[in-house]
Amino acid sequence: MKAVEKRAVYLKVRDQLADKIHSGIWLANDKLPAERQLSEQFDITRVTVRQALVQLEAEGLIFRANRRGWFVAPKRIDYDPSRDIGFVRYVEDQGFHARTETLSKQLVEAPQWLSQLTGLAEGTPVYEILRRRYINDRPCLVEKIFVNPKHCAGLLSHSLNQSLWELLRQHYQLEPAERYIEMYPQTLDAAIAQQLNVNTGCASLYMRRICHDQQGEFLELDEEFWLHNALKVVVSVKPPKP
Amino acid sequence: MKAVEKRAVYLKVRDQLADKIHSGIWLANDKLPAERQLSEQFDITRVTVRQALVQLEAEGLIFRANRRGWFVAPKRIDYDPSRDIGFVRYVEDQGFHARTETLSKQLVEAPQWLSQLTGLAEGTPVYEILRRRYINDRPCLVEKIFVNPKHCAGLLSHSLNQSLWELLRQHYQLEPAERYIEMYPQTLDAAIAQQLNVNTGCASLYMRRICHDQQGEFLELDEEFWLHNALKVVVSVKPPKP
DNA sequence: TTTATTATCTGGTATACACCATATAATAAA
DNA sequence: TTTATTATATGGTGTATACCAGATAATAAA
Repeated sequence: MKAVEKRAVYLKVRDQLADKIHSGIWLANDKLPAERQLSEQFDITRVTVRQALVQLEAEGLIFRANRRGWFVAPKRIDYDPSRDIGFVRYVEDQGFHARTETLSKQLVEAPQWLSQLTGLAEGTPVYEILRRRYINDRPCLVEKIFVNPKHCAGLLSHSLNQSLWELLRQHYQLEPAERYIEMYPQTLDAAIAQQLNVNTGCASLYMRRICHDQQGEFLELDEEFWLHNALKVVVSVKPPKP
Repeated sequence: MKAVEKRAVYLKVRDQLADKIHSGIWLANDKLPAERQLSEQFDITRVTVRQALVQLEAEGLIFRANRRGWFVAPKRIDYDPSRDIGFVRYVEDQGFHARTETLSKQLVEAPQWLSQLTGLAEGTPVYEILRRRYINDRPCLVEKIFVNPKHCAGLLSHSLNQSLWELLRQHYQLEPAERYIEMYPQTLDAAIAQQLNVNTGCASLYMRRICHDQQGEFLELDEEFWLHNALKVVVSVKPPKP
């Protein structure tokens, strides 16, 4: 006799909470009841409530704001890492509000790992830019950018709260030739988690892009740390040999 | 006075376990000590041990096998979804053993969502193939494939434990023109989790590819459900207008 | 030796409770 | 009214314990 599929208590609670979201009773960014309230409502311990919430978080249905509560996650945005039309425009085309904040910008010596990846001599000066980007006022990613200053002297004197590639194109006539993209699910370390106002170890999507020009010279490397539930990656590719 | 960065007990345990992995004391696929043993060693409760283990799992450093224990995760494989040279060859080029198993194959009527995505008339017959793929004998993904039978009649009579695109190319002279790829972190539902011998709600990477031919006719749709720690996605793209 | 049964080990789920740290709201002081 | 203080609500972390269910190993039966 096969059981009717026993479903754990925390999964049944998960289902009921998920229903409230899918049916539209709870809308994007709505605050969920407090954990202690939920445990009373469902007549289970707070530990079990937490299991359900963590599960929903892993699914990307809800998110938490440090000690403020749990909230319904907004829809994922579509994100095409092969394009460079500008984050803000791209996001706003999808009906969201977007904002970029520059956390730091400086000239540094290329670290070893960067040299290995790009072929730059170790210690070569490169621009390092740290930015945080918001979707509907929620910080969704932190990015660290390294730019080869060879063909864009004085880059840091511009405002970097705008599209970097628009700047590189308009002021420096730079054009990307090929992009090498790498990405995988990961978790956030303490430093980056703090900048996104989430907990250490929070699920994320790591993305790295390396961009060279037509002559094969290194132009830019971009490391992005996304909240895992903020995006859906979409890419359209044609076979290399048509 | 700023604290020296208080780190929770479960994170300190995480660090020590991570060290054993990074330093090579524990190798890929090694079994970790039982949770009860660890709780004794570190003199903490099993609950806290579990927090550390779940954290390491989220990072992709370890994985669990249903009620058998926790194991050190092998290295992620590089995976380029824009290529179609064949899973087995691709994985073995990276020094792993690969295997494909066909779970089911049948002719079905195109479901509504498929029609919407591909432009096929609803109810059109399509081949549906379900496969499970292993890396070093560990089931790492389940995929569901829909193929337009228009130009590949009798496809299901072939063995499908090999490269599908090699088959389509060699026997039917089909060639993909453009691929539309979509992917995002997700969790596994009960059915797929079972097929991968992991727990419901396990972290995963969802990937969908839609492929048309030169004339814009739908050829194939592929849905892949990956264990999140099994792969690193790598794509090389050139700008659409050279 | 092979097969079936049983015991044990291991993770999975759940209760009940306690205290900490920060974000926010309420209150008191300037 | 504005600012500083205090209280409270809420999530974050941790202890101690219990029982369940499947996987595996040890044992007994064929």
